[in-house]
Amino acid sequence: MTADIIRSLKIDCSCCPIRHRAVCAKCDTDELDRLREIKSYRSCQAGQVITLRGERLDMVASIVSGTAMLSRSISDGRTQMIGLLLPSDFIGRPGRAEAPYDVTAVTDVTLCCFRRGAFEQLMQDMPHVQERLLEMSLDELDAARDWMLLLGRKTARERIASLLSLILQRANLPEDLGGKNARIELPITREAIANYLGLTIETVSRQLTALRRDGLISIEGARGVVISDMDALIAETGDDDTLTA
Amino acid sequence: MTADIIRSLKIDCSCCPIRHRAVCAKCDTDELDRLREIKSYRSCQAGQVITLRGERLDMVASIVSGTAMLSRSISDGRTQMIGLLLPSDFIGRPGRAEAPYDVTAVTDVTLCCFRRGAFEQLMQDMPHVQERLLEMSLDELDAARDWMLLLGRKTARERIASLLSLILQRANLPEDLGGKNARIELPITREAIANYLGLTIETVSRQLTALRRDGLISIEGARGVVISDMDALIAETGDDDTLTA
DNA sequence: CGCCGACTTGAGTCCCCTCAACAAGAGTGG
DNA sequence: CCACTCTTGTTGAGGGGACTCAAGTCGGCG
Repeated sequence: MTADIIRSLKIDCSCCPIRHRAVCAKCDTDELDRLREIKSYRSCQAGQVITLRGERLDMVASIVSGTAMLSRSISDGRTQMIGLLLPSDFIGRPGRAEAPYDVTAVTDVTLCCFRRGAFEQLMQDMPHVQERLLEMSLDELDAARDWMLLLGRKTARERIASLLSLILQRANLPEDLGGKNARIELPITREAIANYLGLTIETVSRQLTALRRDGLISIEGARGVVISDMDALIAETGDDDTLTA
Repeated sequence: MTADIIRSLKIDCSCCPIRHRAVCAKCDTDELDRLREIKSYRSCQAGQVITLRGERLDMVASIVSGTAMLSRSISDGRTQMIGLLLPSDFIGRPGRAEAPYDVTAVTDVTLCCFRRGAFEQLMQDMPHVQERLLEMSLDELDAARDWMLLLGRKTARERIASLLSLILQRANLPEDLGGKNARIELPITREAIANYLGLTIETVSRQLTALRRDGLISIEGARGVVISDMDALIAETGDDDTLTA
């Protein structure tokens, strides 16, 4: 995100790309003005650590552009990704001074930051912010719980298939949802995929080639994946297809 | 929970056992009056299904007494428990007509139910309810994400150790937290434990006997567990002990 | 006593992990 | 341009941890 764009956002929230999905989605113009007074922008490079678990954190923030990942890890190096943060997603927790997870920028990231104290005060006065934050939290809770099923019970092949169809669902326009040959770009490295799915990079790699051998997908370079048989892929996710529609 | 107690709760929320922890925790007496108008009580027997994923759900509810479990499953029978609901925990989601998960009573359960439409209206008018629901949702989100680390990365032995120390933390008074020979009662069957930890009942059983052979715990009957070496057990959880304190 | 459900224990198998070598780019510097 | 390195990803061989299938134990209850 260029410095020019950020400069104009500082003055006016109305052209913000996440205006209608972020924590401020329900705010009217008066409320936006109050938010504007306490906001500031921050850029992070790909790979940079945004917060560390246990560290003091006096900000909360929305992701304006880029992708970040939430993770937890054990001292021996095992790491589990706990969530993927896309534009409009929220970082930090009102009412808590310590960061509960590690947050790392996957791509270059632009943040819209609020001082935590001021934001908490604002939430009291502006129910629209609290409402939206509740909605967003409940959505994340659902997503986390869906992921628990994957981590606890699915096979490696099912996990890969689930990830691919998840990315397709998010990234692709509804027009060709049923169409063949939808192409997606994996937003993250193999290592990040492995950490997301609770697998190793080798297993991820092997399962991707297995799906390719079986004719469900084809692979273009390291990151590109073409879904050649969408229905078969969904069948491989292991999900009860009566509800995923 | 006896019918007598429920009868008195219908009239007066102030003696409700979850008055200070449930979604109504922050309400003043006026607000409680409004809640009282739309509430009703419901009892479920142990083992009974409270909601089914995908089913229409026109209520939301707080657990007044008993234990219930949240789970998701795949058509071939694999099941993953997604959360344990204890008194004061909340069931259902404002703004959504379909139950997102299966909820099953583990013990006999008493629910304090609200019609969903009326509850949603109330939330608009009473920020205290919304505030509390947000806090509770964020706590559950943290718990779900902690569990993702366990499901994605921990060994069977670590999972069992984690569960035991979790139960001990919740159930036990802080007085003898460091003390030896704390006794806990497993609140659920081996099958439920397995579903919670993403394991099979056989593996759960084997790991429990392994911990017994190694002198960390001893087992009394099917449900009783005595922690003989608390520090060693915590060391086995795999958690980074610098933060769990 | 005999049955039933919950739990334990054993034997064998398989899936995924570990360790290791190899391939394909992308920079870097001469 | 090439040699070199570093990173990222693929592939193979082997081992181990958890699962599957099956039998056995224990306690409760009619």
